[in-house]
Amino acid sequence: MLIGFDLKEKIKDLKRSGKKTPKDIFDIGVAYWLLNPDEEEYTPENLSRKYLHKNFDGSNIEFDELYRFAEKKIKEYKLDKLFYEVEMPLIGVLADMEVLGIKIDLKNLKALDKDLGKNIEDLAKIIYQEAGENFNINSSQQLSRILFEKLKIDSRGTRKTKSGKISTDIDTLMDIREKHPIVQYILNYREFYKLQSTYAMPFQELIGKDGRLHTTYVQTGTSTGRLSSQNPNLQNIPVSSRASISESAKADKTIGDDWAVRLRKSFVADKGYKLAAFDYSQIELRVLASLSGDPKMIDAFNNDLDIHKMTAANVFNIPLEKVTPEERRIAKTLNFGVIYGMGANAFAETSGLSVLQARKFIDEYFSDFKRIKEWQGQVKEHARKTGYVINLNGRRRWLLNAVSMFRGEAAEAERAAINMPVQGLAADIVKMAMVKINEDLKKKDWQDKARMLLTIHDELLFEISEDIIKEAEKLIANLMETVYELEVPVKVNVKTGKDWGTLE
DNA sequence: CGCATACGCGCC
DNA sequence: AAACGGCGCGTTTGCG
Repeated sequence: MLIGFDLKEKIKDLKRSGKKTPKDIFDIGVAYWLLNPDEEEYTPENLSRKYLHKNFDGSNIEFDELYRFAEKKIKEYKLDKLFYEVEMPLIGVLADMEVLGIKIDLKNLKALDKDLGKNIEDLAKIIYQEAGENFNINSSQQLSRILFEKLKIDSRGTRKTKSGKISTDIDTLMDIREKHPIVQYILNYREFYKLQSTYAMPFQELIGKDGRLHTTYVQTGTSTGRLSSQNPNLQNIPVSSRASISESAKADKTIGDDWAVRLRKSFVADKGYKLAAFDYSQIELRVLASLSGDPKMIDAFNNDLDIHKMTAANVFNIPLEKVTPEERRIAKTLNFGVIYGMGANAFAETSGLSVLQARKFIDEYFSDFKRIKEWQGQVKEHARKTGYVINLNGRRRWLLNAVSMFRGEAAEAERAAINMPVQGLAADIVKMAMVKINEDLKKKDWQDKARMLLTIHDELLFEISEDIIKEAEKLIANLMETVYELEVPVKVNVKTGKDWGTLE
């Protein structure tokens, strides 16, 4: 048995040097993360100080003590199954994905970088002209001064930041878009600058000698059970952009392409392979329906209805056929908001309704889906009574603030409480699918023909050899749908293509 | 100069 | 004052 910290790194080394990897492993950091997923860092130093009440001396005796304490507690909290059957086997899967990486079309990425750079320069010139002076557009403080002090744009209804300056965030800029031509230029500038500085430029530096981009998954990176991705984060690649292609770029062959799609087109399949994205359909809402046992919600999923449309029909008391796109949009916001414990103010803000209307719709929602409200009430009560919440697999999060004397803190803990069992079970399902898929692909000797590349919370991205793609699609989608049984069907959508920007 | 913080924003 | 759960990251700004 291999026991220690950062076993993913050790296993990656073994894999890279072609050595066999041990079957039984115990990652001490991951174990402590299961015991409490909200620690700052899962290092021997921190854990020793907190759980053994001593300063870490680096001795084997102390490693052993940390291990034995964790092992005991994992049993005590009934986290064995999650730890030994999901998290530990997952380490090898993550190691494979990290070592393999995803192929990048560097030419495309460089061209995008260049086009973005040109647009940024052009926009900056226009913005300086409109402002009547040169300033740092990237500084929200300077921008706030230009917009609201120098140009005196009407700031009624805007929000202030902590430091007292009027906010220049996207919502504020959208609100004042009609009031001065400079605003639209700023919006476009922001979008282009983000794409270039966060994605197009740093990615070029991070591409390996193999022409592929290798992320690092942090298994102890979240409080809910999800994975996080860093250096680079491949879980927040833009999906679509708002800004249209500028005149200067229209001249070339990228016409019609969305800027974000152009970025995604830089992620490509190897020769002889295709990319395949497997996407869980509404996994969190299905989990919520299942956990709460809400009959209307369960019925909707059993009948494969459009869940947001169904919600709209209920909240607005109209037949399904009468639901307008606007009503569906509001219902969709409501569905997601409910998972997050959203209040009337936030709902009003994101949906464009008045706070009064927002309040009314939330009330209507909870009277239509009574079991959801009941379930949330039970979870909150559990958190207050015990100081923690668990999901169906025993995954645990401590929420001692649920009884905080500060209302804000207590409310925050309650929102985290109702979200964790949902987000956390969805995360477990994806992880279990990842482990099972890798096992089955190995059994079929398909590890080189169907390679798992990325996991993006409810989506798995594969690179699959063209000769087996149909078969592999069925196998993988089926495993994902059946790895964990809910009270409603679990559904997976599959899209394939030569690159990440054009999947069908 | 490095570091922490505020701000802003990309994703699910 | 904040008011929506979970992340990582780039830039600016102020501080030591």
